[in-house]
Amino acid sequence: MTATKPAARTREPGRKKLAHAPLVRQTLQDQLYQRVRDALAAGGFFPGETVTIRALADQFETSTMPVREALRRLVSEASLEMLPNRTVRVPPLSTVRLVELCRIRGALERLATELATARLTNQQILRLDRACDDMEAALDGQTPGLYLRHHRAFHFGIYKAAESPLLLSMIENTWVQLGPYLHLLFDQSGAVETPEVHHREIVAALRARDGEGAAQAVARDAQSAALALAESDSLPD
Amino acid sequence: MTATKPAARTREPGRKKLAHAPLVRQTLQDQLYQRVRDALAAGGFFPGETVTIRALADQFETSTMPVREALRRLVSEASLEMLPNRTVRVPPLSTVRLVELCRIRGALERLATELATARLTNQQILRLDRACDDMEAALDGQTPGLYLRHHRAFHFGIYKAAESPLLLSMIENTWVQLGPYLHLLFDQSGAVETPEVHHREIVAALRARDGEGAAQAVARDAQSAALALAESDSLPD
DNA sequence: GGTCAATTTTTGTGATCACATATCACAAAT
DNA sequence: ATTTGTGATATGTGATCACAAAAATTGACC
Repeated sequence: MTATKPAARTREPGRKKLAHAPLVRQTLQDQLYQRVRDALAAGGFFPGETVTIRALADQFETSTMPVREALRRLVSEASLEMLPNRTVRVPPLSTVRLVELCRIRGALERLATELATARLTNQQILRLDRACDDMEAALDGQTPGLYLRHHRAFHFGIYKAAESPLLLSMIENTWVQLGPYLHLLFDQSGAVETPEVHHREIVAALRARDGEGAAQAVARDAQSAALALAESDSLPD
Repeated sequence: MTATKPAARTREPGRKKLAHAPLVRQTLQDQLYQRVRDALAAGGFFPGETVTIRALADQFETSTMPVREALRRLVSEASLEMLPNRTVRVPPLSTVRLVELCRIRGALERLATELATARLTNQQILRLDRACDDMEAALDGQTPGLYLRHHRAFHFGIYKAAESPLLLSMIENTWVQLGPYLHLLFDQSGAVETPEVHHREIVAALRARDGEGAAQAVARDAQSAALALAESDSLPD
């Protein structure tokens, strides 16, 4: 028995001496999962591209085992898809899937924004405002990669404040699934459809602690992004 | 033990002539995933119960391989959780998690209901009405298992009509995660808090093709269910 | 030269083994 | 009596092997 808690594992049982490093032991499959997932979210894979277990295993110099489990996770969350032949591929672009994803994204982010409105500190809102500046600067500087990074930081700065880990991971999921559609932005004009108006509206509503307004602004932003992508040529279906 | 398990995998290798090919060849891990997932959704596992790979493998008479991949999928979608020790367990009951899940469920089901309103046929709506009858009958008859089945059929009859497979699977996901909380209903009074009013309201709004009204009624239903669960004693946190 | 069948290669699935770590039980020491 | 160290057992992770199905290639024959 002994206090019913052997607890050999975690943080500060009684000693706060040196604050050792966290000692993160990530399994290979976790690392693979993260890497592939991040690559997907950043548009690092081509839509429709097939992914084989052994190829990835060779590429990362591991056995097939961690790869297949990582791939299976990604398939199970629809970031990748498995054909009836058991072939795994990046889901090809499709308008119906795009609108489906954006609708879900909108619903989830509305909720996250409402929750975040009450919890965001003034300082955090200020940081969001500055992220808007960064985005505009990146737009002027024609650096789409930088823009996407700031854009992601802006949005997730809000969603993280919702303090709902489940909700956050589901939102991340939709972003991963939308990753392949970023190719539509890069391929064409290069000029990102500027949703900066929406972003400033979001910040304004947050500053006014208007949860409903902020949520609606986020939904408008998501919808406009969806439209921008859907109107692209080279989008089948 | 377990020294005698050379092959449990082949699906009738000889006979493929007459009876048509299986069409859907489900892998062992897929079957395991489904079984465990269904059991979770139906409250077949106890909250906080730990799940080990080898135990499940023995139980289903397979090797550990399909089990670990199935468990990993369930962990990755938060239906199960993995502690830093790598131990997998059913997430224990927690009020914060419950309200988190119900919020997400509400957001997703609002969207699904709005989409479904336009697509449901009159016949389907009639079937929903009849499902309400079945639920009330099950309530009168004190058959909670039957009630839960009809309840699930009613709700998913709506969500399926949304014709959004991604959305549907995410909703199913939240139901699986809410499964362990069903024990709160069984443990106590046995009398389910009757949300039949909400269900009838949903049907009425659907019949009037009032998407917004139906969505709000669904949200009210979800919220009342959340409150009923949250007010239960024997809910920590 | 083209078509179809047979063969080879690729690929995913499942089983088994090897190893590191965690958990538990028990003995020894303070 | 509580704590600490040691060993045994349990458990998860990763590698390798075997096998089946699908894909790609080759070859023969028309």
